[in-house]
Amino acid sequence: MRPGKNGKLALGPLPELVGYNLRKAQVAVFQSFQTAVAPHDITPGQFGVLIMIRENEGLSQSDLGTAVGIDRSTMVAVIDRLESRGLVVRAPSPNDRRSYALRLSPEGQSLMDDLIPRVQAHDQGMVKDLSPEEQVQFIDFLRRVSRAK
Amino acid sequence: MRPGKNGKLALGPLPELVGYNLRKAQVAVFQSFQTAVAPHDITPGQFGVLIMIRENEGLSQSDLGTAVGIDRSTMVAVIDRLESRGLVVRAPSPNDRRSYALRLSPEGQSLMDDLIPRVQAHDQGMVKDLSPEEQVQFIDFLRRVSRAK
DNA sequence: TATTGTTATACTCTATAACTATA
DNA sequence: TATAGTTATAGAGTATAACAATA
Repeated sequence: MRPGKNGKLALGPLPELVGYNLRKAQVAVFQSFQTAVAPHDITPGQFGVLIMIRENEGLSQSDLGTAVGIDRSTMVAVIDRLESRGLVVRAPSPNDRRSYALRLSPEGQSLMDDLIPRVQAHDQGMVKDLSPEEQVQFIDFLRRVSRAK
Repeated sequence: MRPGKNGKLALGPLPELVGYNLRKAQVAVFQSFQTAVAPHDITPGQFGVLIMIRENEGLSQSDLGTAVGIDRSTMVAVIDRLESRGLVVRAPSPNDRRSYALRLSPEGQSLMDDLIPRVQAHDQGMVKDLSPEEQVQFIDFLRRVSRAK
């Protein structure tokens, strides 16, 4: 019986590392998110992009990319996918003919109207084992770690 | 002046979501990790794989994949890379001729001897703005979220 | 000169399906 | 029959470099 066939493997110093636990929590949330919004087939990243377009109608692909931290060349395919699914519209920019003014289509808008409360409920479910005070603390800790460049 | 050119964009409900803050913290840790161990060119994922091999010498690729949550077909290229860099050895398994017994090479061992304290120091740095009590709490919260399937 | 969107290209990470050697 | 490693293939996500159109 070789190691790992039945029992657990040794993890060494990993369980004590913040980074390891952060990664595991993030994977858990990501997978759970997929299940929660499964009928709509939207990833957390796509949800973020759709939120940004919804909240900043008319923004350009470049500015969107800067905001979510991906290159403008990468953004092309991201918008291609959302546009081909009929969720996002590339409208001509009124004052700059090089760029697009991105906005949600009516389908995209109603998708988000449905999705936002669903995502918020899912998010609450991820911290259901934490008390309200602990939840506040947890988000505060996460923000402080993000800032600790 | 279109939105986003100078000021920040609106983020809508994102900043209140645990998942969003978790993702941001994880990205920050990942990038910082890369910088901290830059001379060795090791990703957090590779570090995890090397730790598992170090702590469970002789394990197979399949068992390793199961432990770190990736498919055995994906593990092939992961080990290929570490083997071609001279860090990991595919030794013949003594009792099953289908599988390999993975172990660190001497180079891999000394890399890890150097890397482990470096990673631990980096990890501490990520939570340097949290008090010792808060750090304990933080890891506890992360584990509870991981379990909240 | 600089910027926007795009394409070509490349690399990582990931999976499924099918193959082979073995169990 | 089942499992271990592999390959072929595919898709998402990421980047850099270069290009045309426009600023």
